[in-house]
Amino acid sequence: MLRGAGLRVTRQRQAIAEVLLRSGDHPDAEAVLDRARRLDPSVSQATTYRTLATLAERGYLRAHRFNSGPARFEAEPAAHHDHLIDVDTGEVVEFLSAEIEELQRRVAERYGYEIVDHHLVLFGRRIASG
Amino acid sequence: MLRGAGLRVTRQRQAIAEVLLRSGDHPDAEAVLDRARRLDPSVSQATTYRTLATLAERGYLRAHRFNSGPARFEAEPAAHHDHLIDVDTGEVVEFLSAEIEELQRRVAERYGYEIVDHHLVLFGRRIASG
DNA sequence: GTGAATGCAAAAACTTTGCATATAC
DNA sequence: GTATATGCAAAGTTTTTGCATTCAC
Repeated sequence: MLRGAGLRVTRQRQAIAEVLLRSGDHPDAEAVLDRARRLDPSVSQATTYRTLATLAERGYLRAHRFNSGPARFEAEPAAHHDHLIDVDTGEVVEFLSAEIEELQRRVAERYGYEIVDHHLVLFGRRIASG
Repeated sequence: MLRGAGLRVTRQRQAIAEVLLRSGDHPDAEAVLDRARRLDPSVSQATTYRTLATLAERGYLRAHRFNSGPARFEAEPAAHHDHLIDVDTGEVVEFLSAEIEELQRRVAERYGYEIVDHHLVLFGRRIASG
């Protein structure tokens, strides 16, 4: 991932990349820093922000701004997906709808655009079942 | 709008509301403040942020975090719409797709959720047309 | 060896808050 | 008259940056 991004492989970046690749959730910069420090205590806040910014720029990471508060990150998944957020618990559900993706393409096309990227976030509340 | 939100109608809030209702674009808090001050120079930054937050909370305003940088606001439109952003110019195109809306509902339902809100932003590049 | 990366601490960018005063109702 | 809103300035939160030092290549 670091080599792919054309970056020098430092201990600190390895720790940060490791955290991102292993995290099943969507940590913010502070959480990434905390976790990275467990792997390498020398990681600093500055390096964390710099590495997150660079990897996001190079397309190896996705930055989300779900709500107010700090940006949250995840390694760019092999398969693209969008997010559904439980407004009561904050839980994040990942989903993919090929139909929505296709419709997005068509909408953009109608306006003379090709899609470079997109963010789709649904905010939902659990339906009382039964 | 202010009365609807159950707020006292002050000169400052009138200026801010006026700005939002008149703006065709998506100004950030600083731009709202600048514009509101042209209508009433006594408007302060604190009141701007407070009013934006309250109106957004009460559903009269929409706050967007398209990219990094400050949140951007628009009066809640009569008809809901989503946004397509030209990555080269920053231009914001508003669109609505009933099909996408419907599919979102279905996706959420599949996971046991009902949609409370959603954010869909497409980032696109103009297609060189013949 | 050299350019890139680092930590530190300061600064910048954005937003919220405490408090005394003013104002809508 | 009273609860709400205001401006101001300070503080809070999140992110970026300058610079001397260290390190990957």
